[in-house]
Amino acid sequence: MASIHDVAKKAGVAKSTVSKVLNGYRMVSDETKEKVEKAVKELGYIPNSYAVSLSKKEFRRIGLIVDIRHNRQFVDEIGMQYLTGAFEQSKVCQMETVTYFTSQFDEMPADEVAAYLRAQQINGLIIFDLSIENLNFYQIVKDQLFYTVLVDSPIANQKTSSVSIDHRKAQYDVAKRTLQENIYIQKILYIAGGKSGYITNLRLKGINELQKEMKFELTVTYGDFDEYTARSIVFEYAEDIDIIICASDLMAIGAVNALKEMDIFRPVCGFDGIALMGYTKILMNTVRQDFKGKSIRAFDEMKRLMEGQSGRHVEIPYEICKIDYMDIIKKYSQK
Amino acid sequence: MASIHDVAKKAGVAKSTVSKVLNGYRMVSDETKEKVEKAVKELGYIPNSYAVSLSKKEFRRIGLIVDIRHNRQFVDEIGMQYLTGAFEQSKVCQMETVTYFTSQFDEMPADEVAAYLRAQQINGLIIFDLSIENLNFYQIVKDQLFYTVLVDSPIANQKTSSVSIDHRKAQYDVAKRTLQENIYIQKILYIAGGKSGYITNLRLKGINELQKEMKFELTVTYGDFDEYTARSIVFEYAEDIDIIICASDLMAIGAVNALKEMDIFRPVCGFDGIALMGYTKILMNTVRQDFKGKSIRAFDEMKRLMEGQSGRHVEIPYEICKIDYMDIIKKYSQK
DNA sequence: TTGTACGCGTTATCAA
DNA sequence: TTGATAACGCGTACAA
Repeated sequence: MASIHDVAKKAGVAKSTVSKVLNGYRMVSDETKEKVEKAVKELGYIPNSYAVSLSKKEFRRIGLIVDIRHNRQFVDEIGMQYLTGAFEQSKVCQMETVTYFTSQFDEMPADEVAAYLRAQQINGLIIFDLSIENLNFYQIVKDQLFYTVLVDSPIANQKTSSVSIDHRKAQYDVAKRTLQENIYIQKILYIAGGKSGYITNLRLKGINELQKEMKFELTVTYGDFDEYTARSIVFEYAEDIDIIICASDLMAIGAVNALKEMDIFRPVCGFDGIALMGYTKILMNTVRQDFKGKSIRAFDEMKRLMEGQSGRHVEIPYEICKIDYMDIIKKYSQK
Repeated sequence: MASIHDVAKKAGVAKSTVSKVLNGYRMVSDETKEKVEKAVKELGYIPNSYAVSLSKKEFRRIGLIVDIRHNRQFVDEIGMQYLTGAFEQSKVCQMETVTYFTSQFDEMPADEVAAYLRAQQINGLIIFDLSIENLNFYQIVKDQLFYTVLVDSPIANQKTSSVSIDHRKAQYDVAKRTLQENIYIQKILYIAGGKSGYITNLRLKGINELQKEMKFELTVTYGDFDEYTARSIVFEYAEDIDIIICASDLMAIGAVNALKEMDIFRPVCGFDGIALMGYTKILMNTVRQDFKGKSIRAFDEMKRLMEGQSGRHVEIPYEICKIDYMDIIKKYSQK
């Protein structure tokens, strides 16, 4: 590998001059600038990123924290969208990215986790779907030990931003739309996510709001974002209710499959807009989220925080729609 | 962050002594050793990995090369298995991991790609599903510019290992099993993957072998690993054939959905063993691959290469099975 | 406008 | 057995 020393020798200047040219200082004559640039090109010189960081004492390394427990159950699509968005955007933002799974830190107290990450030169964290059970990361966010962007957790402080759709309103919207498509609805079964999760509570608020407005009879259960659990709930409750609102597509899929087996029909709606929904061949309302877009946006926020600006809540748009099998496979086929 | 300097001061010794203790030199008295270890603990000192690498001129950084074009079409499950396996094992092997998508390098010649990766301190590459079109990476492998482990591409040399199942035999096995379950089979439709892909050709060999042995009439088409394309092929050919062998589960799913719409039945089998197959509610034979296991194994091979051993072909086992919806959702529900 | 010299945190060499 | 000192590759005051 060519070093800055080699470039300097080849161009017949001092190392520092090369450095100045590369970092865009303007007090450099056009002549030396050309010489240096020529040498750089001929040697195929690229600065050693470790040496740069060490010298500047500045690290732009982002830890991607992914909670695999929430990403289990076949929602690999969501995880993959998050990751591809993150990897691509990290290049754009000139940041390095290291991926961690929360399970790795399960038994560690917050300060130990922080020390571990610091040793890896991490100075920024992007946390996807922070669960309330992850006390250590919650503490890290609270203590502002790193610049942090939370995806889908409504926390913000000086060094922390959040990126999310309006879960409350989205749940309200998709449920309302589904109710309006089906008249004579009196009894509603709501299958929420995990007990006492940030998102779960927000979505629950949306449903409660709608209930106040439209005065239906509401039964709330917790499906833990799990297809099998949702399925069991449907077997238990479906006979006595008119419609099923699910807090995730996966649970909606479990629900419609249970209904099929019971050989009864109930309108169902979901949340997330994943492709798997198309494979049920049943058109259900859902909330389409741009997961990749959230990830990209998270990096923009990180950049902002690192520039010294204060954290904030960032809301991104969503869309109520139905997922159709043919649309899905055509879309993937095109590119 | 505490540095080695701080530790030395606290322990009342020289920096170099601290370094020796930390790196397990034995010419250190137990007394100083204890002093140093105490200081390390009290300060929560962890070495700066950048400085270590810079000083040692030794980098253990692995580039994960993922071809997103092959990972399109809803096989996020496979990509996620690859990545989770890689991230977890990289921790175990004490290696750092950076993920790249081939699309990023599409227009770059091999030497430029190599220079880019070198500048990022990358000295090992794990490439998933290297496509024949990726000429630059193919060149890199051939020129042995990095230690490389190829997952599912049958290339090996001094600095290159491959990790893969026996695609030829697996295709032979799954097709044979399916034929045996259905008597009176004369005409077979084989939907292969992408034209002139490594894997495609190997699997094709398996089918040709079986054809020689069992003397059926064989029609070979190319579905490009695409669900929609496979669907179209089935519409065109299905009436005139007895059975459909697909080189991927995704194409098999496209095939059975097309058959449903045509309202005819033909036995179908797939390849990969992805969960999505369960959602068709049709039991088909397929080849279950342990994608995560392949990824983990790839890291072990990388370690071997870095220790100076020569590259080789590593074969990992597979299993012929059927994917059942209830098994899938129960499995994800348990943990 | 250019070059010298030092510091970043660590390892390695060699003299003490 | 220990400690001073020179690298590693780069950025940056400060002097020329």
